[in-house]
Amino acid sequence: METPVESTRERLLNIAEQRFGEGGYEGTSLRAITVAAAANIAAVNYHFGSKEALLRAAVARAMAPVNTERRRRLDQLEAKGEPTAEQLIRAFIEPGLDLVLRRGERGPVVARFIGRVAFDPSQRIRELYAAESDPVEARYLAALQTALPNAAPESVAFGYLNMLGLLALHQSQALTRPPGAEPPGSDDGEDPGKLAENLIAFLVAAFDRGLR
Amino acid sequence: METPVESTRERLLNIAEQRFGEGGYEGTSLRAITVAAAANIAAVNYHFGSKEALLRAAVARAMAPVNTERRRRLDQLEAKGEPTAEQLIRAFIEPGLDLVLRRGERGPVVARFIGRVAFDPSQRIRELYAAESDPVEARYLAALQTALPNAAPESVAFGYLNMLGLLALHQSQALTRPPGAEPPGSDDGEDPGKLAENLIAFLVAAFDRGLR
DNA sequence: CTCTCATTCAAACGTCCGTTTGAACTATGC
DNA sequence: GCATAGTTCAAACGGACGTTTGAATGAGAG
Repeated sequence: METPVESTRERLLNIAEQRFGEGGYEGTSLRAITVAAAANIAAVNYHFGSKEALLRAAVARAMAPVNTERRRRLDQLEAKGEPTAEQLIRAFIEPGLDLVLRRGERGPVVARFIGRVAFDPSQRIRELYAAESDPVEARYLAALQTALPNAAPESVAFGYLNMLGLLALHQSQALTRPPGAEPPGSDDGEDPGKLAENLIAFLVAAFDRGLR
Repeated sequence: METPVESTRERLLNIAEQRFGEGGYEGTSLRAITVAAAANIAAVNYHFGSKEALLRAAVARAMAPVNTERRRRLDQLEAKGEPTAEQLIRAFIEPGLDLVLRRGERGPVVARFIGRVAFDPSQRIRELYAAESDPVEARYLAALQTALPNAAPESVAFGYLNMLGLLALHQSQALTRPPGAEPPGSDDGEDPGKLAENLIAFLVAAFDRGLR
């Protein structure tokens, strides 16, 4: 059985993505989600089991293509020899920003959702995200260490965490100042490709010369 | 009338700082705060008026010494001529990390509180923080622009936001991975001064060579 | 048509939420 | 001592929360 339009399950995931991204986990009620998704409130527990399970499913769905693309790029880079730090940073940032900011209207929604969950006030939620993001992390850390032989392992880890954090902040648009920024189009107001390039340049410089 | 120990008002602010920092605004109930503060729940509305007003008062109290110190350093730097980017970054980061991470047991509590509020999921809360932090921002932006004449104003603003975000993430300890980090003492596990130096070096490199 | 099973539904569950009330307490000034 | 103003208190307010229930609905298989 398949409905030609979105199934209830898909609508719940889509709206959950949007609302969790806007208001955070604690700040978003199941009732707000189910009303917006035109679903009965019991549908959440039927399809997912609980509010947290709905969040987990949404995180898994949102992260899957990002993780896949990161793995693909990592495979491709490592097949050609030892990647540079810039190549690695690019392979990490672009799937998070490009993949997710482009693609019509839902791109920014998914990006904000991912960014918010990654740094939710609740450690429980953050760990839930980390579990979904972990698998590729170790590979990046190892490759970065090889690309930066002069940097201590703690420094490479420090840089990696900073990269993770900055990416999440830009994804969640928490760094986009409310309405009235002084220079018109200061931050990421322009096309997403430019934000990715700016962020990559920022991080490459920091990795190459800002680690001891 | 003065109680020799902490007043109810002070206890509420102290516990609010701690709990809001741990669970976020939405994730922390007034009842949890008042129970921990050994105060009646009506005391919040008597002393502050509402939950949000309690948060506002806590933010104001926590930010005051940070803003004062930043202004003092900025005055001091500008009295000696045009400060370098590194001096400006240091004058911004150190009051946020040093001042607040040192000083006994309450330091990390205040730091986490500030960092969490700065990037709370709710835009309303973030604006509340920004209002308390704004006054010094314009001065930093202008001074950074002077110190980096080759960088476009949007780039300076971009770097400033990244600095703001990274500082908040480290303050909130959201970048401190749960228990089992691979290298023992990877991130900021060591003394806070080292974290400040690492972060400053990271940012200086990014500002000096990572902006177009 | 009938049985089956997945899905949806309105309604209620108990709990916790932020806020308000009005009385009780406490100390100070007269 | 008495009034006064500042503070604390137990109790209750209406409402929203996540979750559960059991019946209704729908389509597909025999």
